[in-house]
Amino acid sequence: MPTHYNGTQEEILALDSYIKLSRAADSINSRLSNSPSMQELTISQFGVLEALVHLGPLCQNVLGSKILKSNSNMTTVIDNLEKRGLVKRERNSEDRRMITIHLTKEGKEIIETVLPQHVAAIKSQFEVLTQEEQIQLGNLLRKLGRQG
Amino acid sequence: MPTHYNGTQEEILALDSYIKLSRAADSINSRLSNSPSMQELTISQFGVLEALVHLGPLCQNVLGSKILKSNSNMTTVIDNLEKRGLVKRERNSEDRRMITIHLTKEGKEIIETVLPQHVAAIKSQFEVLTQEEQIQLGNLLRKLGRQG
DNA sequence: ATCAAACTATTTGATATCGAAATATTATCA
DNA sequence: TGATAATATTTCGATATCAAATAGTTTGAT
Repeated sequence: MPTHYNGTQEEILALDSYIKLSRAADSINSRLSNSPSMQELTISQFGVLEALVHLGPLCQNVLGSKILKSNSNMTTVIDNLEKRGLVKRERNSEDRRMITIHLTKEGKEIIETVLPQHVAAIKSQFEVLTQEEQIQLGNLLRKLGRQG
Repeated sequence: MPTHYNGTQEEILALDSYIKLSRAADSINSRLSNSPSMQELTISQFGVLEALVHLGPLCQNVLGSKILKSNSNMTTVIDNLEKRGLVKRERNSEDRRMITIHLTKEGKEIIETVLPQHVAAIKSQFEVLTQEEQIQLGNLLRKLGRQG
């Protein structure tokens, strides 16, 4: 994150935007994951539970793509959720390469408690912006994310 | 990252903004760190070299704050840079709690090669936005990062 | 029908990062 | 001076990533 670069005006503007983007994302994520409402869930664990409660039982590689995390990490994420009794693995009997992940009753309860709090936390983070501004921001960010 | 939440309009807008923010930051960072110009440097290693070349020799905890990473990680980051011969540690003789990190000749050469390429990569990422839009984006992000 | 090669899903291994606790050194002040 | 506080760095344990290895399934030539 170059903070002392002598360059053209275009370069400096882009650098500045990049630094602000990184800082904003980092600080929002850190505020969210340190929030007590997260119940000791990591962002990945949260994402898995959230996907399961809305989409039903899923196999690992689908879960991986839903939460935008690497598939090789799903093994650990699910290991840890399983240790806490929040999900259950079941080897698919038709295609034995797949393992289907199911929410347990405890997992369902946790995510149904945590999710609304998490959403409220996000909403409160974004309340420094008006709705207009949030829409504006979303449009700018979409361009950057697409392929920029 | 809740993608299927039924909530109020305000909640959905905030969620949507949050998802776009995360995606934009992730995809830009991943494009930058996979770029061949990075010469096998991690983002942290790059940040350390960049701070050293612009600010001169620094001790670990200052470096940590400059690159916005946890201080406990600096030990490893500097270990690895030292293994590659890009920096050198020197225990401060006046206050022996401190270790001052110096760029070596090789380190200086590498960062002076990589930095302009990195800046160019960032500039090109942001070229999907006009300068006006980048300024607008910067202003919105600053509000979010500040304390949101 | 069969079985090797290609394909897909998951796990393992190496490394990076983080937070909290441990260690090393120095500063303070009773 | 010596006990205690303060600061700098390292270590430890956990989680995340990527690439390579492993396990299981499908395909297609024979």
